[in-house]
Amino acid sequence: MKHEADPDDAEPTSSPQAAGGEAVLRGKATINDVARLAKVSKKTVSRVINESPFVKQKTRDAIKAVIAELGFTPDPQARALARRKSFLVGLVYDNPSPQYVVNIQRGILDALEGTDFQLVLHPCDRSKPDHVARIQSFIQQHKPFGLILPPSVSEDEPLALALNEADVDYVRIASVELDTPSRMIRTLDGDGGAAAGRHLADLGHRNIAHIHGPLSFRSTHERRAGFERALAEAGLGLRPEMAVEGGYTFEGGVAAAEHLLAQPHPPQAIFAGNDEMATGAYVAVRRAGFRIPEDISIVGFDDTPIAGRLWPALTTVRLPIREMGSAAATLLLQTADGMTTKKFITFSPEIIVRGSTAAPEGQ
Amino acid sequence: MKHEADPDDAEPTSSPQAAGGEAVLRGKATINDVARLAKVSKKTVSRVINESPFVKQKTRDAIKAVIAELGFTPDPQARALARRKSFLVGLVYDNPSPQYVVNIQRGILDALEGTDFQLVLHPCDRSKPDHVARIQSFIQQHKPFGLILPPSVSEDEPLALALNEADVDYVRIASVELDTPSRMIRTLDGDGGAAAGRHLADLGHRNIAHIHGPLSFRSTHERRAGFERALAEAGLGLRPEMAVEGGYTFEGGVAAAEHLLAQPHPPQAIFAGNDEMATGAYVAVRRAGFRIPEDISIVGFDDTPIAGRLWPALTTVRLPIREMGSAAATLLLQTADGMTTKKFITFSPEIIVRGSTAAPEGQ
DNA sequence: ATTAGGATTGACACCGGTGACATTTTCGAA
DNA sequence: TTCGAAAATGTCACCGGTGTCAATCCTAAT
Repeated sequence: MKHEADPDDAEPTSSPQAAGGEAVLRGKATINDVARLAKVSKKTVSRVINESPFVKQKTRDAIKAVIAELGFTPDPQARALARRKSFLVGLVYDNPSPQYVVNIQRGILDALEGTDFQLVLHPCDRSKPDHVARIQSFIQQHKPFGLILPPSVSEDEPLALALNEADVDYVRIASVELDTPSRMIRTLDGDGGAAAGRHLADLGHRNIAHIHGPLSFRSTHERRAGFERALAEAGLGLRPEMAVEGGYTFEGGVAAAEHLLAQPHPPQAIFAGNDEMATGAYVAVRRAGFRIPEDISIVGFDDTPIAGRLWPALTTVRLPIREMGSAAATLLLQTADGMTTKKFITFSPEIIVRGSTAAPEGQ
Repeated sequence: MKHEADPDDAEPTSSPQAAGGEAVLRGKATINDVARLAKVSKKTVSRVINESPFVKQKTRDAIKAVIAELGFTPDPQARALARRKSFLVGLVYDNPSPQYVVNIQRGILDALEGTDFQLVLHPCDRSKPDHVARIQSFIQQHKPFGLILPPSVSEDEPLALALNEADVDYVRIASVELDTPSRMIRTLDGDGGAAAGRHLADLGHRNIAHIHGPLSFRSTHERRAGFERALAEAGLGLRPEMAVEGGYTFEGGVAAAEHLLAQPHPPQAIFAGNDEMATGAYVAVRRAGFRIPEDISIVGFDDTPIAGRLWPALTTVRLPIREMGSAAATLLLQTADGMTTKKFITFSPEIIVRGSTAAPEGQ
């Protein structure tokens, strides 16, 4: 290090009004303050902030000491401006279930904690014709570091295509392989459906029905396919009239279950594609005068809090949504670290047996 | 306007690679492009962007035309850097109910739609000793334009004090007047409690119980006070042993209801301080072999979706949470407009009568 | 026609960092 | 001891706006 006169001109004097002594918490230290105190150029400080490997250990330590002393934190806006990339992670969603949304958020926030990134919400309405354009303009304006797309936004291929054009990273959460390649969190919904089918078959049910979601959701097909697979393995089958759509909604579940119960041979057990519809089935079953689980067993999917609050509590299939959100964010940030990036992380569902399923009584 | 040579050097040539003609959607126009095309200084463009009144109408129109032609949108990061204030609105929350959180978010997003502001999430844990410090450092770093504090964060006076020191605007959502002055969304929880009490009294119940929330929540007291007031007006009273805490949770509701049912004179009706606890009461009442509403009527508070999905559906008191979120954000943004700012907006709850309440049978 | 004072507009530095590239160190090999 | 390439650090312009204050343009009044 070269220094001639070397007066102790080291106080952070950038702010004119900073007359007093330590500017530790007043008015926020800047990279210039750090540079002056450490007697290096701001560029070198910048290198330290960004973990560049091209800084001598000794210099790095000295700078880090000054940073700690000053309580310096780099200004996200300034960095964003210079890098043309903000420190925002966007959650783009179009999901009716608050439970799902909140858990995904929580998971992402878990992973973002302690980083420089912030989570911004960007709900969208896939039914609107301009929804892709809106997301594009959001990206253009705010230059988010990356996006996280849970279902059903994750299944939007036109959007994925647009995103590949744009200058954003993104991670998708979905139950199937998707056409457009991207990093993703993969959930094995099929295995969940299979677990439900196996559970019911093991209990001794033979006449089993299914209330599924909208055909436009990939998860609808995954869950049903796994379910049918398990039934087949148990030597059973799903008769066509025993499979009804419930639209993933409560009302749809009520209607679907009423339809099933009106059949000549009503089912002994019902597997609903989500808890919402299972809850609807509860209402229809009760209205029709049947008992749960003595007369009819019911299984849901998702393990939303309502499942534990019903009476009897609902047997259901759970996905670790919060962990999935966290994994998605982690995957996204790996780019930032320059680490080798895993493309996939897979999560398996698990069946939670509670009070809504039992062996058939008439057996 | 003065111009001498006036060559048509008007193409946005800032980006070197912008060889072609219209740079309308490529690489994003900047304020410099607008200034050049409009033949004014960038400062004047800045004035137009910020709706400064000191711009001649003619100039303003010309600049606006160029802005439209170029599809120019100002860069939030650059603006934030220069103004030392970002375009983020922070939602600081510590609320166990996903339903509540999502609706508040939705409301805020409704109000933010079409503005330059983005919503960032900042959950916190009030039980941690450093939670105020964390929020402070969030503010220091990200310089949010403002914060929105729903309950119970809104009731955190130390936080409010710290916020007044810091350079942030904020709006609180709460059920009571708070010590620290600030703009706020006020909910009349007391009126909701009164509505519940009146409804039950009108049905003819005399032996009425209450399951309330934690004493640390202001809403607990508000709801109870209103409830007792209504009972008093009906010539009834709430006997001390008929008021039990349920902690605002499902499990707490189960336990509290069990406690009530174990009394020598079990209640004919129960008003639970929220739906969560009401749901717990359902379970306890059923386990004890009573019917709803024939033997026991139940009223909740909040009108979460679960209320409509129970069987029978839950009579409850509803607050327009989404609208409240929207109002909070609107209130916050008024500062930006420089408009005269209302300090308060008040929302009243409304009772939703469904299947869980009926006149007592034994009457 | 001239002029004062408000209405408009512009010049320029600066916000707090980063990128590209130049310069200086450092250190083993010759 | 000297030299050259790699390692470390510095220079300087620029990211895209805004604040401050000076300059210019108008308009009505003199």
